[in-house]
Amino acid sequence: MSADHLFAALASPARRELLRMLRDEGAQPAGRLAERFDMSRPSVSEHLKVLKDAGLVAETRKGRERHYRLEAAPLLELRDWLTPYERFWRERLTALDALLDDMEDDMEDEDAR
Amino acid sequence: MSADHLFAALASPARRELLRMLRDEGAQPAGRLAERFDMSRPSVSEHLKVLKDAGLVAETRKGRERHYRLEAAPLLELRDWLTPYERFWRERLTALDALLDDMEDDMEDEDAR
DNA sequence: TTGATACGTAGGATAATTCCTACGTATAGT
DNA sequence: ACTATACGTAGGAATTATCCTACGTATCAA
Repeated sequence: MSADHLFAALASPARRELLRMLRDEGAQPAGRLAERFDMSRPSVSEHLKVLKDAGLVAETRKGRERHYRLEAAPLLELRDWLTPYERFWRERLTALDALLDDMEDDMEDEDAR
Repeated sequence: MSADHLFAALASPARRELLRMLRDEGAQPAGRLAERFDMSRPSVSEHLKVLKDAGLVAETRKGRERHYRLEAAPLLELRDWLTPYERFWRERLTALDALLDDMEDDMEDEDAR
């Protein structure tokens, strides 16, 4: 629910790499993720926990293994967060944008340059 | 260029709020941003520095004031990062998943519009 | 039952983040 | 020149993040 957890979870390169693995290679047990990581297995477990708390990952227990799978739904929130910024990079491409920026920045010394 | 700085910059709620202010209210001097923040002015300056290092904000000196403006270009990188995950929530839109989602997730206005 | 396997959790060292209060610097106004 | 304003930076306290090694627990295989 809280966007804070989501952004915080994505702030770590290690956790983004874990997400990428799950995305490209499908659901996997924790150990398999860890063995290709330059990091101890318990640390990977910690990262997976953070991802789980952010709702980005879900686990399914299969015997003594725990399969982790990507849960992309929270990323919709990220996409929604991004939306109101879209007009800024679209406007950037027009000459009109510069004019509008100047008008809202300051109405006074337009000729100073 | 480094996505790490970008994600790290966005991890802080205070910095996201600053971005929102610059987006909704246009470029402003640092002090005006700070005075509506429940945070000391120097701390806001620090946050602005982090945003600047991430390329999300640019400053223009006007006399003794420094106007900060939103620089949305780096957010394109975030959008690109998001792209390969899109198919995952698209797959979830099959009839069965949509039903399950509605039951477990929320009664929100996803479909209400 | 015994031993190995697949994990998570505890505890701790170190580093990074986040906030503050001083203080320094440059500009503006008088 | 002198004071006020708008900032950033220094330095430090408190918190949180990030990694590790040890250890505990559940499952599987014999």
